[in-house]
Amino acid sequence: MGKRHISLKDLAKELGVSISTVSRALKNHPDISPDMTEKIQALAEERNYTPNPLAMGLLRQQTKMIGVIVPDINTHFYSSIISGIEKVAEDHGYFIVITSSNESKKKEIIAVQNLLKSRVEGFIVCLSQETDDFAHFQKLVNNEIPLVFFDRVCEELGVPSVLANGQDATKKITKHFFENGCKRIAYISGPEHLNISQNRKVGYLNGLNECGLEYDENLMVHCNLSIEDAKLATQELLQLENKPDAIFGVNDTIAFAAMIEVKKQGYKIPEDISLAGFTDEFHSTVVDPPLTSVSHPTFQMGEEAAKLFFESIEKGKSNNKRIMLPIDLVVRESSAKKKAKPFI
Amino acid sequence: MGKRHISLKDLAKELGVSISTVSRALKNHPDISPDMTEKIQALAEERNYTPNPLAMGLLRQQTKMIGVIVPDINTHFYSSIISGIEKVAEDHGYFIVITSSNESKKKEIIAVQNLLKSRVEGFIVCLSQETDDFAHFQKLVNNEIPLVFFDRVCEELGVPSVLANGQDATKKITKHFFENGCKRIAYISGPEHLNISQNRKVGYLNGLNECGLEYDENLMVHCNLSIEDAKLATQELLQLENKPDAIFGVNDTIAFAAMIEVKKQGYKIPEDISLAGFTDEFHSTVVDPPLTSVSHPTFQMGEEAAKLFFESIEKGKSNNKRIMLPIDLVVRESSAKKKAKPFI
DNA sequence: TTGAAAGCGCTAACAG
DNA sequence: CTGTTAGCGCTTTCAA
Repeated sequence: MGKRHISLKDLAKELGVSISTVSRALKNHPDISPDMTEKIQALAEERNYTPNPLAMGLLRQQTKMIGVIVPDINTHFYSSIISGIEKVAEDHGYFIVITSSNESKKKEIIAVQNLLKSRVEGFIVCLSQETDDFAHFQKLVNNEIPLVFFDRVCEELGVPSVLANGQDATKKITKHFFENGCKRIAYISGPEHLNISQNRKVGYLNGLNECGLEYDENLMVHCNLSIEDAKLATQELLQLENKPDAIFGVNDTIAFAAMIEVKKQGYKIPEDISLAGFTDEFHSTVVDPPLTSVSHPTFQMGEEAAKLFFESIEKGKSNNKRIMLPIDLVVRESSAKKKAKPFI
Repeated sequence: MGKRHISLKDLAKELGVSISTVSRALKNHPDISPDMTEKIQALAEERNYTPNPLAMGLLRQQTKMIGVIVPDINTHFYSSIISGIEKVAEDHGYFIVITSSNESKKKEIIAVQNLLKSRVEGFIVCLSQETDDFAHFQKLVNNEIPLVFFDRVCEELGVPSVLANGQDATKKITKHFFENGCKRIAYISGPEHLNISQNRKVGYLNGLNECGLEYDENLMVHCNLSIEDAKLATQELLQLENKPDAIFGVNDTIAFAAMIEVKKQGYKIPEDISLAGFTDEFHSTVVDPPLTSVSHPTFQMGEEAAKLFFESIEKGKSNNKRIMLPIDLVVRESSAKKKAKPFI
């Protein structure tokens, strides 16, 4: 149950003064005499007074809550972003209320409704992989409720967003593969309607182009972002008559799934097939062989998203700033240089 | 900014009735005439009325917020537990406010204070590895503020808690190693004052005992729960004159760190050294070789913790129920049977 | 069957 | 320099 917290009224009664005097004294209002101020502050300190956020919220019409919607809370990728958001939010005296859409559009819509009921002051969102229309977010925009997207964004809505430069990253990977002797570079992508899939595809194509490689549509497969589906996609690639000699996956899960599957089918990494993914530092180094990957600046992405949020909450005006974070390619064993194959 | 939400007052004005009538109608109060009730509910629906939780909270003195403190938010272990807590919380109409202590006692203390300021109604906590006194939690208990521990608990406080049966798990691992031909079984433990370290040590010793193996104190090393420290601990074991032929680590991080280090030093797993850890399903299967591990029922642990929380919030009485969750040993390659060594 | 009023904790305009 | 009052949105007792 918890004992009732101390209130201004309690302090006022104890000192025989009015509530407003106490209120003012605690804010060092110049109207209050120094003696009185000191006396009141001392008592407040002693009684451990802290203002009731509910009362303040009611008065000011603000809950100091931000609704955060992510596709999945159980991956390092998102939890790290959330940490970044949280840090900035805390600095501003805000909470975040985290909800997972579980990659489901339906759940995402419900999440928006529920968070709205809870009177969050705005939203920071990464779209679910299923989300292909945006009515539920359009409504927020119409009502001038602050909204910021990160990673998977909806460009049309014209809201601020923060992205990682996946296009650049995939180009780098592609060229890196080529430079290490790969000619048939395959790419396991995510759902086509997601901006991250699209951007990364562009980078892939540009990369091929710059290397003078032809685009073979068989070498680009899509999958939803589950392990199972990623394994199937890998199998598909491995069944090609003209097999790939390099594969990269569009995220953590896919990269690992591909690795499992490639090894299972008896191919050597990187001798037979080079591998790369989008993952974080730690797990890339634990797998065998250590995985070449582009490291997403996740924490920073969260920070930037939160900063954008506070900008739009403060200005009150909607801006549509777009922050693009650089991504680094970290080369490890899984994409080491191919040795010249013996002549048959 | 967001347009103001609709209020009872708005509805009342629009219909030319009093606020209390509207309030009652929305609760189907029998005093209100059916016509009126219907009319009011229809308008509320149309205007998308939802009650203001701030106002309700102020009235009822409840924030519907639970403070959750974990040592680290960025691991699958905790994020999965958090998911479990969240699910149950949501069912009860509660939010959780997550704070990470970053394994620091100081931050943990601050977290408690801050959450208290925010008027959370109670706490669900996993102790930081540094926490060796409990004044900050004792204060909560004294003030009858609901508190539930999970995984790393403080027994003395007499608050409800949920644990995994680490003692049983370590016994099983030890025996499993022995049955597969290991004789010098090493154990990398966490900080000694943590209950999980203590329990698992007991299981380890019992296991050795049941196998008729002597306890060699050189084979049990402690480390704080960082990767670096775990690697050092592993090195220590590998430098022993009489080396271990099996190692298990007390958590995810340690198990992986040990794996990296063992491989780095050129030992084969499991031929030279068998390995096992406490980890979740996915990562255990991605590493090479796949890691034998005890799978923590993390999601369930979160659910149970939240259930205990609501029990204690509802009853108002503090109970000290203790829930012990079973742990399963999942055998994989990293601890496969040793082949008989050739006679030298 | 409905309305008026008090109160949850707080601030701010207005009086004194 | 300090107190009174109204009001944020809601429920609930008391009155009508």
